[in-house]
Amino acid sequence: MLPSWTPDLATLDLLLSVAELGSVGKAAEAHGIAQPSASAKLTQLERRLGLSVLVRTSRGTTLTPVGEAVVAWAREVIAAAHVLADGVLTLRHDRAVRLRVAASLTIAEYLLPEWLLVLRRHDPGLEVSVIVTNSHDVATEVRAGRVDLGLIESPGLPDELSAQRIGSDRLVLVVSPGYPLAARANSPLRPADMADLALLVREPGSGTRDTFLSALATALHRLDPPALPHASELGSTTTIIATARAGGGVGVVSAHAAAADIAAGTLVELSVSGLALTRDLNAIWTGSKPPTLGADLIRVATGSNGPRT
Amino acid sequence: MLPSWTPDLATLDLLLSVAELGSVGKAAEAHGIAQPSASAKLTQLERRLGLSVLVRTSRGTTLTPVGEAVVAWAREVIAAAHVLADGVLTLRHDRAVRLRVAASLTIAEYLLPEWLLVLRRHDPGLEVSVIVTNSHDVATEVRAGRVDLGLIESPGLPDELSAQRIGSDRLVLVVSPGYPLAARANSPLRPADMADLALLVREPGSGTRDTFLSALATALHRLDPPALPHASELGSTTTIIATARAGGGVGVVSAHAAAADIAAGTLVELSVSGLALTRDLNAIWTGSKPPTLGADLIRVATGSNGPRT
DNA sequence: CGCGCGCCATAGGCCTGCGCTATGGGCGCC
DNA sequence: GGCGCCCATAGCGCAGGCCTATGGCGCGCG
Repeated sequence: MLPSWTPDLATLDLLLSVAELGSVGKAAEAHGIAQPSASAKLTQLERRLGLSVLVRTSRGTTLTPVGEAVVAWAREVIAAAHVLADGVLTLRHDRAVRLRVAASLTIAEYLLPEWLLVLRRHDPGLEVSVIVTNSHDVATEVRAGRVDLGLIESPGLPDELSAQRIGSDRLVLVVSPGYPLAARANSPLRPADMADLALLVREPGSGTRDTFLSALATALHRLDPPALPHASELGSTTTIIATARAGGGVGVVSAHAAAADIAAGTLVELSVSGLALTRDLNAIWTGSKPPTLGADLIRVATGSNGPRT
Repeated sequence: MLPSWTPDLATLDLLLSVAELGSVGKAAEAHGIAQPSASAKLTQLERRLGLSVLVRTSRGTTLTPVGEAVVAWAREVIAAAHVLADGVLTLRHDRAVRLRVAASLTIAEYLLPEWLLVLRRHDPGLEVSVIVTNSHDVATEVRAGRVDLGLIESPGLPDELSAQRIGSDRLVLVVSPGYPLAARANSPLRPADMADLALLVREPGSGTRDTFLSALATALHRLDPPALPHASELGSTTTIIATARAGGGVGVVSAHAAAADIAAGTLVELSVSGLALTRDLNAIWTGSKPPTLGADLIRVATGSNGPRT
């Protein structure tokens, strides 16, 4: 899917260092490789891109105008890679951690990394470990004392645990722009229409699916959710989004998961009336007050950029 | 700078395909590699991350909760890589193009890619070539008929060319959060203070530098810009941002170039009063009306998400 | 109840490609 | 005019990638 001539992450990182340090040799040293290796990687980069990126003088190396544009785009790629690397670090359990958190999926993916970034700005040495499971297991981890703080997105709060609301999450129904329903995006769908849609939902047990089905049952004044004969059950949020983008049905996902595709225009949100698709996000802990670091995290989560609903 | 265990772009792309297709074999086929190769890459990915990402059943492969988070972050990395690859394509000159554009640096880096994305959504087969140079050379290219449309950010409009304003660009002064001046971010700097600052500016000839110096001369009621004894001249915008972030002075760059760092808190913008640091962006062309495709581009640029000023 | 199919992992061999050290050429500076 | 800095080229060794072939496992179907 990515073109075969796409440069390597290491090469892009090297290019950024060249742009910042003004010299191939310095950049090579910064990356712990020999100068000829760096030189070769950069010439290969230019060959593969088919662009002249660098101006090599005898006093150093600077960028061509084209090179500045390439560097600007490469910076975005490397920044995203840093977010990934940073997120992976918090998910590893082989470090000396001072704050242990268990979080449900949506929070861990889209909200928690930014909160931890803010937290670490005030306390750079802070090490945090994160366990990712469903909301029920998060409560179990908190009760067992294996984590200091839990972050859940389910509507019901577990007993015997203190809780504080830290934001909200909204489910959206999304289709590809070419999907028949996309045209009537302005006339809202009714809850009764759901049974006729080719819905794409998570498998049983997922918090996203439970929220959607219970909201549907409430709206239709029933105890049990209605049958959805045309619904498909898919194994992951990514699969749902990919299928919806390919025109395979109506995806039911968190607004955060679809935000990038909606902004890019590759997915369209359907408006729905009469369905309570917004649910609270809560922090939970044992005892009356959360541990100090947990309280800091709650403050960051509630105070700063809350989730867009 | 990036951790050595950071996965490869190709591996991340493969992981996304596994998440979407639900099978290692399918993903391998989609990427044109053999199934064992894909399997090996994925097991190596899990080893390097130190995380269990995939659940391999005899009926396919799905994601663990941790895997979903990793996939969400990987999607951002791959999306940024696609922006880079797409931008590189428009800068190559070896294709049959229907619209030739010359653009100055800031526009080509931060604005034009999004406009072209919108344009291609309506006309998927559209091929565009872009030449990146300074504003003066853009006008030369337009006059010589080597491009259909020029996009410039300099204040003065060239003679004998038609022009239309398509937005604005703002220069900002940025420092690292720990820099002494960052504390007094609320009391604006005066134009007369500039001579005392350790400014980081582009080399002579850059549009950014020219705009800044002429605005400074105007504010001080002089014909020539004042001497800046403590200013350093750096070769590229990336160098300026990196130096400012390291506390090496006051960077003078386009607001777009600093936006990511300001949002992340790694750079702080200084407020300045009495300096006209906002300049218009203009589209220029020969004749009275721009060519059809050029007019479409202008419409996209002015109509949709304009530059944040 | 056993056979078969789909899916994934392992094994082994080949080869590309990457990294290193050593060296040469170009340009500015003292 | 020589020296130092910076980048490119050359040549070599090794690791790691990809491939084909094969094995094991679980589920479904006859």
